[in-house]
Amino acid sequence: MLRFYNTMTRKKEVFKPLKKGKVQMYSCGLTVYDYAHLGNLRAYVFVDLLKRWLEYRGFHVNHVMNFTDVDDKTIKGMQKEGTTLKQYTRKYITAFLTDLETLNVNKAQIMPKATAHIREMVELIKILMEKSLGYKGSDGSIYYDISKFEDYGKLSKMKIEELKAGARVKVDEYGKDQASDFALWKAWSPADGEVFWDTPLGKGRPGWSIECSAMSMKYLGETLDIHTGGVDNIFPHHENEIAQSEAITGKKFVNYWLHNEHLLIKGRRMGKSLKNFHTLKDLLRMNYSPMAIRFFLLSTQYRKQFSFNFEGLEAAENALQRFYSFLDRLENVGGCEVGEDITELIYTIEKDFEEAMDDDLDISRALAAVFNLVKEVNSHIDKKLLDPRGAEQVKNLMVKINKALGILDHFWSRKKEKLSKEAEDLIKKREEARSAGDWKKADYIRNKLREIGIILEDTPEGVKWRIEKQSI
RNA sequence: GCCGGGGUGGCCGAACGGUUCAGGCGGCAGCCUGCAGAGCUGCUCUAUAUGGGUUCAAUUCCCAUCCCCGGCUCCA
Repeated sequence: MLRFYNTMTRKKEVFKPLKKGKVQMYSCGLTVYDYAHLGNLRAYVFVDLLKRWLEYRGFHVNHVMNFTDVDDKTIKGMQKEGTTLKQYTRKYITAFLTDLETLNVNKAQIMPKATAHIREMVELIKILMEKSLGYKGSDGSIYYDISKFEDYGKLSKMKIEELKAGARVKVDEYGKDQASDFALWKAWSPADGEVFWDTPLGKGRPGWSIECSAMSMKYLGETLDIHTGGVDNIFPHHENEIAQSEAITGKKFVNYWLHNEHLLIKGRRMGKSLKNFHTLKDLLRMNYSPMAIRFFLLSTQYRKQFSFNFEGLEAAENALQRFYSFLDRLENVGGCEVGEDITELIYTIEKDFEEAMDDDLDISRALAAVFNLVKEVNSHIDKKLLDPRGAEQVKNLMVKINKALGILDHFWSRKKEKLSKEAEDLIKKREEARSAGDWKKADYIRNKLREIGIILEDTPEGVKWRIEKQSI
């Protein structure tokens, strides 16, 4: 039984989509004013896992993830570089898409940009004004009057009165009636320079949250099955989306709200403002492999804060290596014609894995099941109890599990890796030295190969080689 | 101040109130190996923040205290 923790109800709920077998899912994407850091990427690795798991369970997922390509920060950044908004944001969009590819994150079918949906947003704002939920402030901007939306605060469990009283709510420096009202449409100001749209609402640009209301409605309909985002989006962004969408349609906006927790570094949230972040590129430059980084980001359940550190990354690298050695071993089982029947083991592991994942993507528990499989099967191989048919069964399960995890793809596609002629010759020479009992020479050659990243292992079936820190 | 989440072995991280508290990483030892690597086995002191309570039984429920993180402002 697939269950997710719904931020709205603060409970785990059995997942049931509106239409059988189909999931309409919207993910808040990135504001593209800078390169994504690992904290950002965690959010998208989580979404990827979620989507993969839904697909594993047989759902067809219709997934939309937006780009916020106009806001204060993008405008500021663009001006600083003396370029256009489009050029400025394109750079970061491209970089972000590359990051996703590197981390083996499957892209959403639709990745709309806010700036390409101004018309849709204007339409929605007009409806809100007709319903007198929106009003024009003294500065010409249009605001949402949250006091008119009864349910305001239902997602974040905040009370409007407390918002008003909150010590940190800015004094009303704009033209809105209440400090807690939020902008649907921001009137042009000289600081915006070239960035504005001439619309029936006036010259200006959209507020932040209206884009998600507009784009989700356009591509997915009035009620979504799942909406994801970081916990920092709960208030005010998602609260505002609800207020907009539900006021407009009169229908429930989202059935399941899923929010991922933050990645921490040295006990604090990884973020741009604290300048305590690492980008994917930084880590790749330090020679960490993309799949280890994916595994690292994946290996803690999405609702838990967890800390980035290099030890953890190293551990992920090693854990992954364990999988690789295991798969390697599986493909070379021999010396056992009729082994033990492992059907039951396979079944148990599969069940453990699936039950854990079904339980709000409890990945740690799920991975424990996979590691148990590795251990059990390794033990079988050691005792020569695994026959080729059993190996095939295990491999099939690993392939299936990997559809959800997406960490082993490169292992199977990597096969093209070949040794250089020099390395091959060296291995041959070492074999000759070994059979002659010349250990000194054999070890010398082995060390030499190691220096160029080739690791040799002597096994009963002969010498084997592997590339250290495979770039996978 | 208000509202959330959390404190489990060297590190990371699971756990319907109940057989020895998963699993990973690291370290040590043994088996295997010419050695190494991989793998397996075992160990890593009384591991569940503290103090009470409920219960036959509590990591798990309740209360109090201490500490950490987050949201209340643009932010994945």
